[in-house]
Amino acid sequence: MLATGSEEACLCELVDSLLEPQYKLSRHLKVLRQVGLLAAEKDGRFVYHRLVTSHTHLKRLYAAIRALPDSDGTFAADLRRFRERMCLREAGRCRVGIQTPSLAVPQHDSRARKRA
Amino acid sequence: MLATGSEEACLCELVDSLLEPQYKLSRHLKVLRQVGLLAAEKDGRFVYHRLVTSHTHLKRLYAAIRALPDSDGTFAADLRRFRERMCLREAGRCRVGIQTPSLAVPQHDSRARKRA
DNA sequence: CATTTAGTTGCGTTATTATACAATTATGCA
DNA sequence: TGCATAATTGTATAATAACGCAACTAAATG
Repeated sequence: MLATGSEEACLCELVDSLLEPQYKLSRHLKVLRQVGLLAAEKDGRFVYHRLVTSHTHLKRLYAAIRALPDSDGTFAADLRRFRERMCLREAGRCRVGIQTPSLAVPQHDSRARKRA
Repeated sequence: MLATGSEEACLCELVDSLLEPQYKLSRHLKVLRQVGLLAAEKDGRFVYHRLVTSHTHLKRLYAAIRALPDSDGTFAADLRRFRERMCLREAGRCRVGIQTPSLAVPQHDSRARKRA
């Protein structure tokens, strides 16, 4: 995945980079975790994911994939957004949530609950 | 695919190696041809397929895939059957059709047509 | 302890892909 | 020129996977 470009990333950073809805990426990461390709580490409300590269053959595979052509520039665009997004980090940690509101999961409106 | 192990193979050889039905592999090869990963060459009734490795990055990718572990031995078993099957070749060419009748596409019964 | 927010997940719907049967094409051979 | 056979393909159905809404959990913050 995009994570091929950096060390680790949390969900909100990936949402803003790949421009896919939060719940979709969350599920995507889940299956990658389940098959052992990703490791996750929770830090407060943020969950940092990183590629598992404990096996040599996986390192080789990722390297080969990274070398693949990017004819339509999709990957390059994702990577550019990712680097941009990483600028919002402070002391190497993610400090803000999703910057693309339309991709975030809509939150429960607690006022509506009160009114009801 | 299995072809990672040898130069080229025709459909019937793959059927006997992978133990998948003829029509299934035929379609599988078709999509791989369509996306340019396989090249096909027809020789009589036999169609020989080979991996397209004109690009360095594809060679690398295949090498990385080949290096992947085969924990349940599925790949090894396929490869063993494939080598065995290749022994039936004469002068480097396939001379016999599918040796596993249950996987072949059943042919039209011409006697039945006449009777009708 | 109420509120906000990062992330997860249940579930019904839709879209995609796989599967298998049978017909069809194309080639070799008698 | 008729038959056997390697391979392909139309089509209907079954099985999977993707999608998106909305509810939910959990942690920070005041």
